[in-house]
Amino acid sequence: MKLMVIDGNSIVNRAFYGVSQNLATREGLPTNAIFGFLNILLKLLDEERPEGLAVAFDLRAPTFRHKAFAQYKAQRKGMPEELAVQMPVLKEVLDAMNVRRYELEGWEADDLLGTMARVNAAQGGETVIVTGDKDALQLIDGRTTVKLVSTRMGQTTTRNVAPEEFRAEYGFDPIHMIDLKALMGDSSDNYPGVRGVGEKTAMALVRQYRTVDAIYEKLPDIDAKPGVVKKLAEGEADARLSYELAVIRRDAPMEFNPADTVRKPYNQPVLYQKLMELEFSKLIDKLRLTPGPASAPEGEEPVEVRVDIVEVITAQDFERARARWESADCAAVLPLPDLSGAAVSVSEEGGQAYLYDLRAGRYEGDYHAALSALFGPAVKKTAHGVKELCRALLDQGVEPGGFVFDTELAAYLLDPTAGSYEIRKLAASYFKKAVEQKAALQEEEQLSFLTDDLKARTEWYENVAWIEAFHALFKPKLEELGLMSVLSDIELPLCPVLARMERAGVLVDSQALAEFGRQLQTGIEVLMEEIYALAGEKFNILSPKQLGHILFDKLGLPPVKKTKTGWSTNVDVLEKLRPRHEIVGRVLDYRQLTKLNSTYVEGLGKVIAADGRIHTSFQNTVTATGRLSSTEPNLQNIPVRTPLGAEMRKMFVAPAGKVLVDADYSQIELRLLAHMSGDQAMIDGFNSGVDIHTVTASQVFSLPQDQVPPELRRAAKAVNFGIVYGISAFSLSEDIHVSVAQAKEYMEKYFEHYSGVRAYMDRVVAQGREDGYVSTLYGRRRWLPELKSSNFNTRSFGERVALNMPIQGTAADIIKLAMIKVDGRLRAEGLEARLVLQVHDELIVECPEGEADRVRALLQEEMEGVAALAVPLVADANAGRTWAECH
DNA sequence: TGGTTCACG
DNA sequence: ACGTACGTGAACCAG
Repeated sequence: MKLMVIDGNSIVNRAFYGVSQNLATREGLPTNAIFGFLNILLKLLDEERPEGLAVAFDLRAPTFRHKAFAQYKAQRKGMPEELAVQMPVLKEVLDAMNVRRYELEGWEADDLLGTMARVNAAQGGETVIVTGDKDALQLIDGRTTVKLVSTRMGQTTTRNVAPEEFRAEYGFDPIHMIDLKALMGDSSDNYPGVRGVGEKTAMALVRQYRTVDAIYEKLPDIDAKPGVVKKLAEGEADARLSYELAVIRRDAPMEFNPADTVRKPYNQPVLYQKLMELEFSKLIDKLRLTPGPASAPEGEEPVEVRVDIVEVITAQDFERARARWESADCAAVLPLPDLSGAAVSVSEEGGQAYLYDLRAGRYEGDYHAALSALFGPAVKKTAHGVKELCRALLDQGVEPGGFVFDTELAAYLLDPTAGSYEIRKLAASYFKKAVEQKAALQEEEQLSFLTDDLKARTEWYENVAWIEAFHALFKPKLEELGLMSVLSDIELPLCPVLARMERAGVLVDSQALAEFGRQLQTGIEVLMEEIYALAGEKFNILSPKQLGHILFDKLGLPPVKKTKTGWSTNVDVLEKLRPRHEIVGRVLDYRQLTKLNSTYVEGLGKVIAADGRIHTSFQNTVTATGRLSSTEPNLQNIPVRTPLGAEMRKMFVAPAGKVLVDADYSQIELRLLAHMSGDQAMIDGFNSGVDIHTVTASQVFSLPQDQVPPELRRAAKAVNFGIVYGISAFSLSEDIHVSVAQAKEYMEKYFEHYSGVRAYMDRVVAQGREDGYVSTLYGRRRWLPELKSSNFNTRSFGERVALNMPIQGTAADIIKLAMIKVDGRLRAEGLEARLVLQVHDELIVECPEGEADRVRALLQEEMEGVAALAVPLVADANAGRTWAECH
């Protein structure tokens, strides 16, 4: 078989010196050698695609293989400490990749390589030896090639050397590499060769005489300068010793069976965790690793099926197709993005599958009617990205229905941190083997006989088949993990709601927006001049580097905090420096104004559609907790906290005769904490109807509720928030500007009074560690391999996430359920009112003025009624002409 | 492209 | 002794 064996020490050395030396984790573990090694390894695998893979490492032991020459070996420099610490970690990573490692006490890697190549050749296999060391060229033979790796300036180049190439370059057979080395020596391996004989002389000698033995037999009558003859004579002992050292042995006493090296899938969870610890997130993406159970289990390859491709042309074709779609448990559909076509896959027991190709241009009947039938309630189906599809359907005037599954949402629910759920990527990670086979097949066939159209169509058919395969794979997984109800009761019904919200959009007063922009512009110019004057020069105020130079070097202000790249200039830092120089306040104002102008005024201005409205996209497969996210533009971070920023919300308006109704949950996360922890004091606090932060302050600081000073309420509020995020005394102290000791005291008092909260926190972390995941009240999950990390920071992060996700995620579940109910009622009750925005704990509806009161009541009722908790869910609703007026 | 900053809940 | 709050998206700088 085709075997690739790697000289681990040689490659790791090259990686170490070739990759930027300052690559390290935040805790300071250098990682450059590991990083370089893995990149080289992946490149090699891609180039060679071997069946078997092994990596050999040196194992230094008290006894050298050639005791007599120990003195030479002993002089070899030990590894630098920065490299040595990376070796065990690299080996762990290789183990997680299920790559066979070989080490043998007293033997060097190259001897193991030679031995493996010999065994493999004896079995008729071919071996590629990967090393950076030219010594290994001696191992080249008819079944063995050497791949020389060199790294310079971060770029890795490789060169395959087979016997022909070797002979062409050196002019003798590979085995005489030993003789060459014996004469010229090797400084890195620290054997001397013949003093005074270098590469040129040695090459000439070996070309002519082939071996060291032959040279010394003929000495002094050889064809060389007298000086060389003399040096050879004096250096015979060194030459003989060096010869022994240059020989790579092929008889290491290792048990080697090439079959053991056959490549296996990665141990995904372990590899994911290791690479997380190394902070190699890009590599994780590249390898499409996931922390959860998503590793491709063997034996779940798709079965062989017979596929009939049916082009839907005539009315009769359509009727037959429709009958089969409607009788299927779950048809897989993949429409073209503009809905000008739809591929539908339906499989029957016994391996027969039908793949329908319905096209606007080719179907002779009423295409729109066909779409309506396919996407109506009568056909139970799955798609990959139902929300997007609903939006496209609504654009075409088709009412979506009958979606019983969504392979994209399913993949997201199975592992919400995976990041990407593109069909091809999922196929690669869940059906690795099948995809590789497919790729190999395509390479062979080159597909050159296919026209582009056919190629595109083939891919389209393949993708719909994947969707069906994912439905079959994911559905039992969701059921097993209790995620089916999250899909069926929350995510799927939400899809058409989100699609309608995106299509509705929200009206923006573009005139007012432009006017606000002009005001900002004026302010920006004034501030800019003042800042330049105070600094004594012009510079880019938005460049942290240039600003840092002005503040810390030129004006001599004390730097407060470091970032990876230099001194921090963020708000916290500048607030501390504000009293020390006039320029600081101006810079803060400048930042605020330019942020408002470029991100909001200009950013939003660019995305106002022809209807004068902004249509955001709500992403439902992005966040780790189950929240939505909003993009292009993000309408979930419109300013509100500062008076100037809040001006922005005046730009979001209702059209003439209509109003906006805004309803937001009051303290939903803290209420959920009270419910989930079951802490009686906190539950009583909420049930008392008094402001929870005041209640907390009064309980924690033993004061009557009406005598809580504002600063203690603020402190209590910060603690309340901190708890939800997985607090530390340090961060709390930073947040509320008190000493760490003070913060610690606040927390201790807090936990004394809310002892149920502390117990809950301990419980959820312990449970997460045991189960490997945490979940919301509704069963949504997030996998947390971090909880088992040996790295303190990684583990601490896992603990904070374990505390936060169930709360933030349950709140997300609840508002999603509320949206489904609100949308359903608004439509069922024949109101014109429509949901337009969601901002995590807040819903915004646009409706005619006359509906405002009813809508307000409806929103409040549905939002509060979604869940029955130990504390009431409270939602406040207000109407206004603009978003700003609603608050 | 990664880092920094800052807007929101 | 560690290093410091959860979840997002966008603009800008610098290499």
